[in-house]
Amino acid sequence: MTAPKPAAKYKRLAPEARAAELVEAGLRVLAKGGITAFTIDNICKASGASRGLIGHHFGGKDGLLAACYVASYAPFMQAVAKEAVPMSLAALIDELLSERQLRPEGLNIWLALWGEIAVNPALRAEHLRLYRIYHATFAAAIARQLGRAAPDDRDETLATALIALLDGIWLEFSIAPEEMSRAKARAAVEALVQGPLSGE
Amino acid sequence: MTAPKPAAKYKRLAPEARAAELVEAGLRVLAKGGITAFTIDNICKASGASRGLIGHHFGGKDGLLAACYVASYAPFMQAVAKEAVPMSLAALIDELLSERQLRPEGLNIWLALWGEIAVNPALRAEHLRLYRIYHATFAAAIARQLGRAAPDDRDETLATALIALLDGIWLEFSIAPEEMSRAKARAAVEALVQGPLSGE
DNA sequence: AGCCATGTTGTATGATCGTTCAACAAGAAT
DNA sequence: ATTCTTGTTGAACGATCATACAACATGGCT
Repeated sequence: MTAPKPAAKYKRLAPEARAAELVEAGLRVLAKGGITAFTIDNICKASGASRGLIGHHFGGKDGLLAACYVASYAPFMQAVAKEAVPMSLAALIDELLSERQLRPEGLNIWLALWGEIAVNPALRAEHLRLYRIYHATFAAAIARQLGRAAPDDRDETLATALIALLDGIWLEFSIAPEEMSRAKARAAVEALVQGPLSGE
Repeated sequence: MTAPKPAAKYKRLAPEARAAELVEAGLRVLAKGGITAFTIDNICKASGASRGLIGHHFGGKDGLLAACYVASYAPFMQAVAKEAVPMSLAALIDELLSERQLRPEGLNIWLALWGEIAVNPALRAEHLRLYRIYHATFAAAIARQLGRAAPDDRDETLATALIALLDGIWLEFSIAPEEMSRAKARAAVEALVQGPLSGE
């Protein structure tokens, strides 16, 4: 009568699947509590796993943090680095201000990680690498917009400025959504950009 | 012969003086190690004081953190909020990109604190208050520049954009000084600003 | 010189941190 | 059904955390 099904005590996952779950839990913790909440206990509680797993799959907390950094940048870099079909500048900006990219949770994560980038050399190196790809993509799009084959100094400067502008918008959107909506962000970018990029 | 000077074991300070020393030590710790290094032990070691003092003067670590936030904003707000003599937009931007404001250490502190602002309600409220003053100052300066008596919607939007641009520049200057010099920052701002703010 | 208000010290305490590791069990292989 | 690989568990550990507080010392006061 009574089925003696032993009711498995845990589910055994492939290493990549478990790692992905832990990264996701880590990102959730960062989003909610920032870097100070990024503890083994909190992450394991959020993931439903036991405390030994982070050490087992990532070698320790720092390993998981680095993995979280990469994961948090992934959708962003995926949007930027479409080498096959270079996006127009307008499309690039549209994508970066889209609902998919400009989300408070994601930016909370970035904020927590940026605080570590400034301090952690490994994260710094990775950040520099990604920034250079990002910058090159923007400079190329600006050059294309202005009818040049390759970016010149002025395009490089404009790329730097545009990136800073978008970073600042992300920052404020993250810290105070009351003051920075998606519509405001769009209007702000257009207000500044239409001058130098409309062919003068 | 031998002077029996008892060699005082510590120096007794006025509460404000001791508080100031602790805040300064806290800022030094934040600059070097970020929010995760902001511990009682580190701060007291940096200050040369004993561990009981933070509790005695600030009620706890959080109290000191709030005081550090206010202190880190002080020179900035002092530069922005000169009500008596309203600065021109160019002068405002010059001041904010000056050596006095754009310093890697200061920005490391801000970064660490921003990570907390996103999470800590008390810091959030204080940040909103300061941001509104900041925004109003910029909007007024822009209106003046464009020959208006009071800011209209377009000026407000431009103020939002300019603040975001400057925030982004600060951010990158803090994270990767290799990629963002003061000269680059100046060039970037000018490249974007000369269009919409030169009278069309 | 002695008093006293109070700034300062440093230990004690309990909570929480990251890491380690021996024991365990799930699920594929046989 | 049994074996075996290996993902998983959770207790144990030492380090470090924030806080509390009783004892102490300083510098102004009389």
